[in-house]
Amino acid sequence: MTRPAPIRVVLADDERMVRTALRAILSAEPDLEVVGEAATGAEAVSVVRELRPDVVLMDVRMPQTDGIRATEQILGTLDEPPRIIVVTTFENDSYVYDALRVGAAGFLLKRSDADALVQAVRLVARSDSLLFPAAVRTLATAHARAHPAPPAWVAKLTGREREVLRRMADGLTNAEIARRMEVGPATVKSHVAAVLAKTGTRDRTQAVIAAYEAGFLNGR
Amino acid sequence: MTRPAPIRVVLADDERMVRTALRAILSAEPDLEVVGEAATGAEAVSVVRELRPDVVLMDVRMPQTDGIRATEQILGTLDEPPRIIVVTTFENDSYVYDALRVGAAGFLLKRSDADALVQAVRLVARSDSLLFPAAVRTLATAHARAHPAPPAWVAKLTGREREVLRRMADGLTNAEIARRMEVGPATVKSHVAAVLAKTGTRDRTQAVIAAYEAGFLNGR
DNA sequence: GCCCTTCTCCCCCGTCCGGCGGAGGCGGAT
DNA sequence: ATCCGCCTCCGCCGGACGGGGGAGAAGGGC
Repeated sequence: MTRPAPIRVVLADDERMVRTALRAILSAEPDLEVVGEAATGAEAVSVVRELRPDVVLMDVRMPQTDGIRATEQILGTLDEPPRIIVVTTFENDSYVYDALRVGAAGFLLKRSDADALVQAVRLVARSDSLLFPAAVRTLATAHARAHPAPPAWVAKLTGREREVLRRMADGLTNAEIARRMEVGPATVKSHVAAVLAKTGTRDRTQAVIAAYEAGFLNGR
Repeated sequence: MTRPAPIRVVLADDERMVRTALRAILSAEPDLEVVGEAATGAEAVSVVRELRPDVVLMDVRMPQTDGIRATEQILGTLDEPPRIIVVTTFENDSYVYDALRVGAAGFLLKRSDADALVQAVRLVARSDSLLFPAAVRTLATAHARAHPAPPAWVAKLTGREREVLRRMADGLTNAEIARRMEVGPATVKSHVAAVLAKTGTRDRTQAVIAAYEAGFLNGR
């Protein structure tokens, strides 16, 4: 058995405790070597640029530049970028989707046991075909398209206007909306007019399109 | 160092060659044990039921019951189901989404090297928090919702009608559509009427809604 | 108290839309 | 050769829609 070169790892986390813990776990493995640490996203970028590790364990929540943006910069500017594992606390963290989208090789929960961490590092160092193949990345991009930050106009709609827009998106006419909301047709027209103005659309069809594009209907 | 119980693996693939190759790779590892094989999805279900392995390597394309349905049945009927790694040839195989949705612990490309395979088996045997957390599963479910089998009416639309519907979904008026398609406004009206009839909607707004709901616009 | 927002409702008017029926040409299928 | 589906257009009609006004009542914040 020859002794292959160890997998070189950089840790990026703003909490020293976490870095220490990760280092302790990884250093116990002879085939893993922690070659550097960073406490901010920006620092992570420069450290990675300098040390050229094989794997980066990147916390998502960091001061200044967050882990996602750091990941994006690393993957976007280096010729042979390292595999980046994004570390989160909650698995349905919205950052997860961003991580996938920008090309993270995988992600890891902070509550994962030492074994999973070690296995994960070894795995991503050797292959990217298991964790997040292109198909999943596509999925994340689609998710981002489907769930963009709601446009400014959403916040500007009053409760009544939202309700009217929702019913417009159900395909109802003004008269039907009026009946279901138990108000006069003229009232509905007012609300519709307000919706059109605030959404910057000229007719109900465009308003409904805007509602769909903005993910306004998510939840029904 | 104690010797922990080996990870018990079942292989499900309709090609004997593949099973043999996988067995050869996994058997070389002292901590992995291939305890059974199956050549069809249905066989996989019964073998797994009997042998209760820790991990299943499941091919997606198999005669009779495919890997997805087998995965579904295994995960749905056993109390402590094994981790299932779905094996595909192409990473943007549409099966990938189905695999995620039904709860596969991960998936693997057939072209993966032996090392990645071994690491993957070890990893999923110990944890499910890295590969496909609940968030990704949610994503896959959303994908399934967003890409349902297109309703019957889609197939019934003529080319021209599709084009008109697409432009309706861009928020254009009949006159605008006519200009962009370089036909008369009356022609557009005919197409619109045909679209409304075939989609079973009464106005353009409802037609656009139907287009969105049917995922008719995926691709733009 | 005053202002602002929201919700309610009214008027008129011009436009757009969808339903109806009809028609001609063109190409593929039988 | 005949038929059928598709694409192209025409006119007419009624209703829905959206823009332009205005106005009163209720509630909260300053």
